[in-house]
Amino acid sequence: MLDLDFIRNNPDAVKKAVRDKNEKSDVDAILKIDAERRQVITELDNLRHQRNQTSEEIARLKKEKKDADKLIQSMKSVGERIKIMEKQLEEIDKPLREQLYWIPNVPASDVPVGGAAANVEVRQWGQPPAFNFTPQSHWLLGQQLKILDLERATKISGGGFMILKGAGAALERALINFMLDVHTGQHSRKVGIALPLKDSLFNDGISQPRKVGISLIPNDSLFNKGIPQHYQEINLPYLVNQKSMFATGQLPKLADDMYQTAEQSWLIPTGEVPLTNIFRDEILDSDTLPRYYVTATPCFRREAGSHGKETRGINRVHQFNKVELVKFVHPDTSFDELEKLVTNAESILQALGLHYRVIKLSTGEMSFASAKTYDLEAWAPGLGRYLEVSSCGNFTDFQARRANIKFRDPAQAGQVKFVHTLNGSGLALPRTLICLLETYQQSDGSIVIPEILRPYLNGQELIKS
RNA sequence: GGAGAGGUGGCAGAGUGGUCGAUUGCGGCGGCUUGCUAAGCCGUUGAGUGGGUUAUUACCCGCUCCCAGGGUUCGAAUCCCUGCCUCUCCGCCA
Repeated sequence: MLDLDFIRNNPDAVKKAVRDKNEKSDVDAILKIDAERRQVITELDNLRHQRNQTSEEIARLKKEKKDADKLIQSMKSVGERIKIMEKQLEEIDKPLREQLYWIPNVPASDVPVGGAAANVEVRQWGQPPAFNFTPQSHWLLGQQLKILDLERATKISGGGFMILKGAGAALERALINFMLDVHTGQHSRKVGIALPLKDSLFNDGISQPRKVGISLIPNDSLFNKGIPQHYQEINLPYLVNQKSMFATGQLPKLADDMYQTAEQSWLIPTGEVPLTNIFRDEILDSDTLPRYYVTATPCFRREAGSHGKETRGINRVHQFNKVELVKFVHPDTSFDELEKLVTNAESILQALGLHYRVIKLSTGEMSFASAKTYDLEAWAPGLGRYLEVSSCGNFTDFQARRANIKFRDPAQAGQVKFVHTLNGSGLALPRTLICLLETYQQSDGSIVIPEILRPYLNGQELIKS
């Protein structure tokens, strides 16, 4: 949600944002309602003022045992008028709020305007691995290795669900633990600095990119003094109420993409929702900013209407696990914090030796609530394309305003202001798994486990049938 | 699931129809004191919103907010109804 005052003062910027994000809000209509609303408020406030003063007068007369009947009689009509005007105000307020909720966040000035074609590749890391055989898709590999079962998942739950078993289940769990350890700073303590992959494990004489050296996280040069080095791990509810979904911007827009229970609770589509809502309706101490959190949660998405190539395998499923990073920061620092957030997510891909590119999303491609978004797209050799494994965004004060998350700024006489919120995947599991299986596959269908994951798998080096 | 109690400012905790946005204590902030000294004293201290003065900082006036939503009343933190939440006891159960 945007500040109404900001819309009043910058109507053109807001209109441009609506256009660039392909939304349909009518800014002029909102401004018109707003003007009307303020008029009603002034009138109403005057009436209330009258009532308050007269009430005082009545109280005084009664105390002095004097007759107040005349005043009381005269106030009856005022009370009624107030009630009528309050109704009127409500009737204006409701459509105003509803229209306000549909205005998207304003993109940052350096975000390219346009649709998918306007996306900008910011950088690449590594190279697509070369194979001397035709790389298989993850669903074939998974089936052969008996670590992935889509048929039975369909039997149990329906299309768009997956079963991981044996080494597949263990691999996903290892990845989650690995990611959490990296983001919480536990990783290097546990396993030390990882070494490059051993050539001997590759029985088919493959190429460079899969043998990259591993740059370990976090990149300390990115962290200034006084700023947390790592994210705090946290576990949260997967079922949330209406208010929470509204606060992070999923509602009202994405109602059809989510699951709702009979009790009107919602299943979270991302850990961002409960995580960002932790501090809803709170005022934080400025010296506790920035705050970094990481959580691993399942995500539930209806994915209504998406079929075909996209949904083959485990690329797009109704339930999946994701490690999510969220930050609460001082407004002045949020865009710097975004850059750091992206590198934190990248560090996972680098450690796993997966080729990827960083995309700065255009206005038309980024989400409703975001001011600036980077996507990380990792290479899936079997599918022959990049998959979005992470989306990192700065939501500025858009979510904070909806969620009412503030901080007291001692630099400005203790003024209360909205924090900025950021979030990013670090990373989404199924797609990371896809890229891992397809990248590290060998001609016999076995999978080499990246060295950095081996401590999480009792030293296992290979998955084979 | 059954019975009871309760939800007030950063926290604790008064207030049961008329200057109550709310006593008081703690905490925070500012100042004074400097031999009551890991102390004392004084002052100050909520948020939101409409309007005004001042190009900012700031200040002034009004209104709203004592869990949420309705109701009674000239007037509600205070009375009534509904919902949500918390606590205690009982039952049930990973």
